[in-house]
Amino acid sequence: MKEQHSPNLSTDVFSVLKERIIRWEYAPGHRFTEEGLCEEFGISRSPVREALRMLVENQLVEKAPHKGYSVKQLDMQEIHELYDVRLALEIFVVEHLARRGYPEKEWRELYRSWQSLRKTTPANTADFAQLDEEFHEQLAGWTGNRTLLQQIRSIDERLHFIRVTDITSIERLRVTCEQHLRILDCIKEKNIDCAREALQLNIEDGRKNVEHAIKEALARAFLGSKAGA
Amino acid sequence: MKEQHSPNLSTDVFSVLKERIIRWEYAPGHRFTEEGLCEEFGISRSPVREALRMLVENQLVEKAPHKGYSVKQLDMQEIHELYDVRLALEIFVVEHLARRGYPEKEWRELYRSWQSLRKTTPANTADFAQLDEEFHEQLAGWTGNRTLLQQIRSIDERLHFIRVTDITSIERLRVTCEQHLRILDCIKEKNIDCAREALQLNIEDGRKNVEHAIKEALARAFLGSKAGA
DNA sequence: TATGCAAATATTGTATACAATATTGTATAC
DNA sequence: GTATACAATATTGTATACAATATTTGCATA
Repeated sequence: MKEQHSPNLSTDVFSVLKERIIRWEYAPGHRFTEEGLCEEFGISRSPVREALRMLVENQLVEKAPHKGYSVKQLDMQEIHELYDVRLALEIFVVEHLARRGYPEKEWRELYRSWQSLRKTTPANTADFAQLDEEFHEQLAGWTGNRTLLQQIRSIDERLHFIRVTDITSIERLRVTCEQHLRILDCIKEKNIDCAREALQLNIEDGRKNVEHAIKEALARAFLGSKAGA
Repeated sequence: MKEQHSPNLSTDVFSVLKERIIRWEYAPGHRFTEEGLCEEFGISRSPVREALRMLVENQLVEKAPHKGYSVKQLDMQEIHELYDVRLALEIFVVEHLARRGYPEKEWRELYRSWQSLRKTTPANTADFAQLDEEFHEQLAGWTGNRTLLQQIRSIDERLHFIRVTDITSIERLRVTCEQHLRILDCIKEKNIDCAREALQLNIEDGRKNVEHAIKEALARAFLGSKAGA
């Protein structure tokens, strides 16, 4: 079941656990013990500890001293905080791009990326979410600011395990594509204000959508815990 | 020589090494080995490894597989990238604060913080740099967005080991204070555009100053390496 | 002298054992 | 019945040993 074996066990365990958390196989609040994971994976504590450490860094897992690790609880305020930071960073991105403008050739590449998004079948919501993410990251990439891109990636990472639960209607998919196109157009036209507003609209729509998805997820989790108890 | 003993050795080693790097006791490019540090501190590899891991996370140290660790080289582009990110985040901060406005009472607290900055003696440039940092972080804190504050802190952290070398003239100190006051005034008056511009001016001035300091530091380091070789 | 191969060495990852510390459970006293 | 003290247990941090892998060194050969 191991995908391409990585050079070390820590990253393997990390990936597996992260995947499980993102896929909600472990619900928020689910608890780990180092030894438990050792037994499950049949390895020693060293790599397990490091994997857990990485998960804590990625803010997916919390650690309570002498009480173990647990999958971080979803927190509405934190979601909003993340969206605010994302907004701040991406506004900078589109303003930067719109101010500089882009040579036709590079712009086409961005445009092509947008087209692949549009062609996504609405059935595959996970793919759509990923392509959406890629669009925004590509946008950030064009600034040439690797630090900025890294920051946006880490934000996306933390939002990701929510977004897979995002219920993407056909309508929402269409709207998102239009919004992306509008952003590109504004950049092309070097209209900074429009670019910012277009992005803002896109992000805020995403925020609302996620907010809705979260509430449903929490409701499901609540029902799940009821059923379990 | 140990300050308040922390619960674990890893963080002790981390703090000590970080301090040394920040104080330029280890020049950029300086190399570590795990075992070397083990001997120096008289401890085993486990805590040393973890300390180095933390340093790598904080981007102060680089790790080359099977070649050891080294203090990260200063990179002008990276500095600019960090300043751009900082700008993006802090623009959001002041716009947010200016939009919301602040009750007289809370504003006074911010103002008091500014006053303590103004009272700094120019002799103590390190103190000044720290108070400057605190001002900006307090500003971010007022938004109530902990994630945002965290991000700004981590940026400051990475810029910090440059700023201690920052040659702060009396004039620059005075100007900085005025700029801070202007930011506060704009927020108070709920003038969003002015607040943004005031902040922008302040950040860009800082950037220029650091840019200058870096060039000197690099020149010194170059001369140092010449002398050493 | 340059180049390729093999041995030696160093770095890194992992396993395991032990010690320290915090939490939990239990018994006893009030 | 509650509270406190103490023992039992679990978690965590650290030390050490070993294995795997990459790099460097040394040597032989062209």
